[in-house]
Amino acid sequence: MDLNFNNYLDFLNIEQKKAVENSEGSCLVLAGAGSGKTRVLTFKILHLLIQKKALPNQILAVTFTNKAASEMKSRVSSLLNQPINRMWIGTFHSLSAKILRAHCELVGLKRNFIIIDTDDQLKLIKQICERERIDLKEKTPKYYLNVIDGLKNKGVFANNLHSQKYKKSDSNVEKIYKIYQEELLRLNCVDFGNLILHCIDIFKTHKDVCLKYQKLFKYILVDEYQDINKIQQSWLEYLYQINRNICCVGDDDQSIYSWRGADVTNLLNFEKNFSNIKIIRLEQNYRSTQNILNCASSLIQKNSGRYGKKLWSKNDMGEKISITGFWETGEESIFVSGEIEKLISKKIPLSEIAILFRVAAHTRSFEDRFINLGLPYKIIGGLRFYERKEIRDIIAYLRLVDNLNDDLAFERVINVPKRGIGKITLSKINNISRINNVCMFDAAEMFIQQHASKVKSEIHDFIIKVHKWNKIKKDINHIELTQIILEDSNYVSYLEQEEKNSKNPENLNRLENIREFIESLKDFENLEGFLEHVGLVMENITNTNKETITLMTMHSAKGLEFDYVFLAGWEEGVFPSMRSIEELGNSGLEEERRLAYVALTRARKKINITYVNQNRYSYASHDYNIPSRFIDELPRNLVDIKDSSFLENNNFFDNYITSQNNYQNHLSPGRKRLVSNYKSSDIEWDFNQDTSNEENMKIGDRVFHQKFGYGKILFIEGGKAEVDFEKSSQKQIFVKYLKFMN
DNA sequence: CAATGTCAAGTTTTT
DNA sequence: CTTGACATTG
Repeated sequence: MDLNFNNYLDFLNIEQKKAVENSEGSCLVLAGAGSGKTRVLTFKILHLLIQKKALPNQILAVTFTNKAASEMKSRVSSLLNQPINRMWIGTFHSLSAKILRAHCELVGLKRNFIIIDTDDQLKLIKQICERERIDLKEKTPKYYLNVIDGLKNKGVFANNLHSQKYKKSDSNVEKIYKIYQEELLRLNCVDFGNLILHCIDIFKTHKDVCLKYQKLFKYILVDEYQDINKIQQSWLEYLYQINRNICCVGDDDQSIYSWRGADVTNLLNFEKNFSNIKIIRLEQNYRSTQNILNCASSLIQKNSGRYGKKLWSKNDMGEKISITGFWETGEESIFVSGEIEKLISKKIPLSEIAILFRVAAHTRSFEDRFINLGLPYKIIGGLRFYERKEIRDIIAYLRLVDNLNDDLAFERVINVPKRGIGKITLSKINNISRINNVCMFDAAEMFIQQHASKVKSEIHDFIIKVHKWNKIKKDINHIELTQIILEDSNYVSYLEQEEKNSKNPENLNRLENIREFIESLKDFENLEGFLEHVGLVMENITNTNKETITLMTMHSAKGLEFDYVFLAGWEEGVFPSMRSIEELGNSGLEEERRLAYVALTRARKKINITYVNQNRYSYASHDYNIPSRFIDELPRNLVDIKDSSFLENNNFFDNYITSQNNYQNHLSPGRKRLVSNYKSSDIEWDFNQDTSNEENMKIGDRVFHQKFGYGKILFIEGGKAEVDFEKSSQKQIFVKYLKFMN
């Protein structure tokens, strides 16, 4: 049966149908994981349109992430079989930005205001503290930023801080918050919190504007309602007032953003905040196997203070959850990549495989491994693409060219690549800018008129170039403009230089990232469109349609689903995170447990949990952790503990790697690809001619290499050995001659 | 006054 | 292992 505009309701179960049809008044849908909550939302939009209850632009659909928003857009548009562009679908932040763009003058912003990220926020706060002589030894800029963000999440404005009870925190907070807001305004930019706060301000003080939107939005839909914070709640309440139709979908068990001000009490107080309410529960799970579901349910039952619901499913029992422990992180990734190779041989598409982490930094060993094997992967979250240094640099160039008043961008690029313009010169320019009330770019021009030294000719050159780019930007498209800037500014050659000087493998990707950046520009019509996008979407560019394995944090996995899910790093201290327990005690632990619940319920078919018992390499030291308590909390009969050999002997890896059986895993297709791809230039040749010859080499031997130190042989092919070096960041290298230790 | 080198400190989770 | 603050050099 094909779905059409007459029969779409038949594609829903009774409860889902109720939720979709119940369009008037306030409706709270308590939707368990995998119970079709996105389906309800998209069908509801469809329903409203088909029943002609609303025009496309009269529906406001708020999601939590950009990913969820674009997912919803594409689902709705494929249901309607036409593109949707008039609908208000987006995150709180992007929708607020849209509203704010239209009325920015009401809060003292210019139309082309910039949305700044955490980095710029910190820089600003630091500047302010230095100027105000506030000691940063005791409390860091980060601390102040956290406090200010926290206040913004609660809806506390800088000017009514003193009338509130929030004053107690720190006498400096009030001062910094106030100046910080003034600075944002002066620089014509906003931070994330401001997007929403400014909207509230406009709604409060300009009844006409508020009324316009209240009338416009006949129906409001909210996704992930459990993660809404106070300011977002009041944003909704403003817009709700006239038509009073709102439908919120959420799951209290999946509330994992309390550290960002998310407040489940919004969900519990639904009746108080909205009128004419109805509560609908979706409890049938369509996603996971019974085993997965039972594990997840029994885990979450350890939490107190839940709404409580009984998830059930008609799906198969499915496989048990596998749990495997390892000696160190390298083995964890070897094991997982091996399991993935098995899945690949069963023709499982890579897009159905995901690895979830508690900490974004732990993707590292997996990345190394996948690069070695030639397995395509993508990382979502973590070090976000737009936060990479080189990308931020180019964006700053573009921002400056687009708008010469952008002081933050100016400061970022004036000395990158190095032009001999340092701190002192910069602060002089800054002074000129303040005294004359002009932007720093103009101040720099005044500066070189006053000073005639030869170093200042660099500034002159810079100014000429920026003027030139600024001039040609009308005549050429933004992609050509970017390329010209990269050339003229010597940025590319600067990166090439950096690349040569540094052994850090991250630098090798910089030029590649630049290329990817230029590629991503093609998705936008013009520079302004791109800059708006960059401000809002702090996500990786994932427009490559290539099939890849997905690596991401559990937080960013919320709302997604995969057939096969690997959950890495289930160790006490890592997950549950030590810090969250230290800071928040039991409520912190419960939030971590909800996070585990979210992670488990991402999987449709099979879950592999791994943990690293020894040698979790965090920064300077090796951590020794016991397996996560969450592993214990899973029902014993539903899990399959594959190997606990670490209990008896600490040499699990040695056994793993030398046993012929497991070694076969190493000859996976990816591995063969790797070996054949190695060019002879990649191979180290020159050392220790006097050592044993290759015939003596065998897997697992401990070896020594002049340059890289001690290591273990992983693999031998054609007289070359692949070695896992203990100290080197470049983990595996093919070497010809090695010195054997025993 | 900027560039370069040395030493200590610090890392959850995201719009 | 990285980043940032400070001292030294050029």
